[in-house]
Formats: sequence, C-alpha cells, structure tokens
Amino acid sequence: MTSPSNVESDLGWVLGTITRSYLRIAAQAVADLPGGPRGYQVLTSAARGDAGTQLAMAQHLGVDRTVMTYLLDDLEKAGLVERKPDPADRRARRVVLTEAGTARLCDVERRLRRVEEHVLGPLDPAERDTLRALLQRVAVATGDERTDACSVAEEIQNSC
Amino acid sequence: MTSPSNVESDLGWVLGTITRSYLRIAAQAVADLPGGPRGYQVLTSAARGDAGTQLAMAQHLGVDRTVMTYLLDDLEKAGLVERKPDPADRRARRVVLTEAGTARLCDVERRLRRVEEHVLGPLDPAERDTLRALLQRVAVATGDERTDACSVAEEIQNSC
DNA sequence: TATTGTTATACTCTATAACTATA
DNA sequence: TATAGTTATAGAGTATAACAATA
Repeated sequence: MTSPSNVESDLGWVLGTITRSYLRIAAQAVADLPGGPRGYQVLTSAARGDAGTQLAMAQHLGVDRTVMTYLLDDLEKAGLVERKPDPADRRARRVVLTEAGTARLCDVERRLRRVEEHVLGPLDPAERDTLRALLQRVAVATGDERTDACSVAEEIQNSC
Repeated sequence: MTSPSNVESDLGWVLGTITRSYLRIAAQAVADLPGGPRGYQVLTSAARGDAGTQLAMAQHLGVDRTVMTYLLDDLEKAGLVERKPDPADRRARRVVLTEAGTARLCDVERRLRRVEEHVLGPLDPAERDTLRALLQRVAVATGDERTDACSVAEEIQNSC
C-alpha cells in the first residue's frame, strides 16, 4: 500500500498538503488581523508573557527577527500589543498584550479552533487527540535541537 | 496542560515548526537536486505515471502551473525527466522519468527516509506509524475538498 | 566585542496576465 | 469558448547588511 514511490506516504507531501489546507482556511478566519495567522501566534506568545523578548518570540515562531519587527509594528499600530522596556536588559523589549489585544486574541482563538476541527475533520475525536499529542511532542522536540543539523547532514551523506 | 493560550497546542504552530524542521534538514539531503524537496516530489509523481499531465501534478503538489513549468525545465535540463506528448490530448504533456531520473529518485528516497525518521525521532516506531497513518488520512481528505472553503468561512464568521 | 532591535536594500518565491496551441 | 502549457512581468514575502543602543 505504502510503496516507496508513493507521494501520499511522503512526510513532506503530507505536511505540505495539510499546512496549505490549514493556512488557506485560517487566513479567512484572521483576515482582518495584522500579520494574519502569524499575527495570531504573536498574540498567543505575548499572552503567555514568559517568552519575553522579540528575539525569543521570533525564534520560537520560526521567523527572522526583522520580520518580527514588522509584525509588531502592525500589531502595535492596531493597538493590540505594546513594547515595554525590559527592566533587566535595556536593549530588549517585552511584548505585552493590551486590553483590546486580549479580547481580540480570545475571539480569534475561537475561530481558529473551528478551523482546526475542520481540518482534522476526517478523524474521530479520539484520533484527533492522538494526532495532536504526537505532533506536539515532535514539534517541541525539534524546537529544542536547532543545532545538530550538520551531524544529521553527514549521516545522510554517508548513507549513500 | 493545554490551555487555549498555549502556542504549543496550536495546530498552526505545530505544523509550521515540524514543516520547517523537515525542510531545513531535507534541503541538505536534496541540495544538488533541481527544485530541492519539491523536485523530489515531482520525480515521485512522475514515477507513478498515473498523475499524468503537468497540471494534475501541480495541483496535487500544491504549486502553481507556472511554477511546475520552471521545475520541469530544470529537471529536464538535468536529464531526469522528459516531456512526452499526450496521445489523447495534444495540448497536454506527460512527464516520464528517464533512466537517470529513476536511479536518482531511488537514491534521494533513501536519504529522505532517513530525514523523516530523524524528524520523527522523538516517537517510538509504533507511534511513528500511527502519526504517519493519521496525517496521511487528513492530507488525502483535504486534497479532495479544495472547493468548500467558502462554506467553512461562513461557519467561522457566524461563530462569533 | 557581542547582542537587541531597527532600517534599508536585495533577493527569492509565487502569482498574474498575455500568448500559442489545441480542444 | 475553454483548457494545457509557456513566457514575461509584477508582487509578496523573506533574508542580508549596516546601523544605534546597550551589555
């Protein structure tokens, strides 16, 4: 069934297809939010507060720090976040939600939950939980490495 | 654990993080292949043969038909694929692998299998199979809809 | 000297539109 | 008239480099 020459069994194709589907629908749910789906992720990170600086948020979200500047410019202009000076390090800025930002985040969260459930529609509730848990474990783990890409590359080369 | 305001529980963040991780490592495994990871997917689609025309392949891979033209130009220049006239429709072209393309695909497949296993490293074998199966079901299902995005959008709007 | 954040610039990727040839 | 494919152009998104302020 899952022969090596089957696109559907390719992790890259599967991830790409699902991600495109999710982004296509999610874009409509956050159309009026600065930065779109990623603006939402910035709000979520800011809501936790522990992420703290712009650089930390950028790395955790997988965007360049310069992109984070543009994202925050737009979100701040919309009155959803504020850049506060970090008392411990005067170079850094701490991103905090405004009252309007908190309300907006709550609203967008509800919409995106619906999008997620739609995308995971083919699965029954138990399977959705399983998939979410597995994906989360992989994502959190990959977020931790980020450095040993070179050793992996060597391993790949040597295999051939 | 998974409060609504937790980025790690967001499907968009999870998908984005894993996809970036996969692409970052996979790019090294297919560095010398025209089109990179997507060039590999084109080869895989061509290997099956049933996909047939460029347009069908482009839709299945989630790229614009103009991008498919560029991808095939490079792959053909590298001698990995050929564009054959479709006997049933003289407007369309059938993409077939050359002998070199078949060998190259086999080689790249082995490398990318290793990349996949590395990305899924945090999971044990049984969990990897479960995750692959669930992802595949979601991806195949989403590939089939592609049209009812509008009705979903309405549903999202009405929920707020 | 190294790091955070900003700005300006350049580059890559992708989509849009116009065109040819077939249907 | 509509579709498959190509080409050229324009646009969005992203990264690169230089800068200021701070560590």
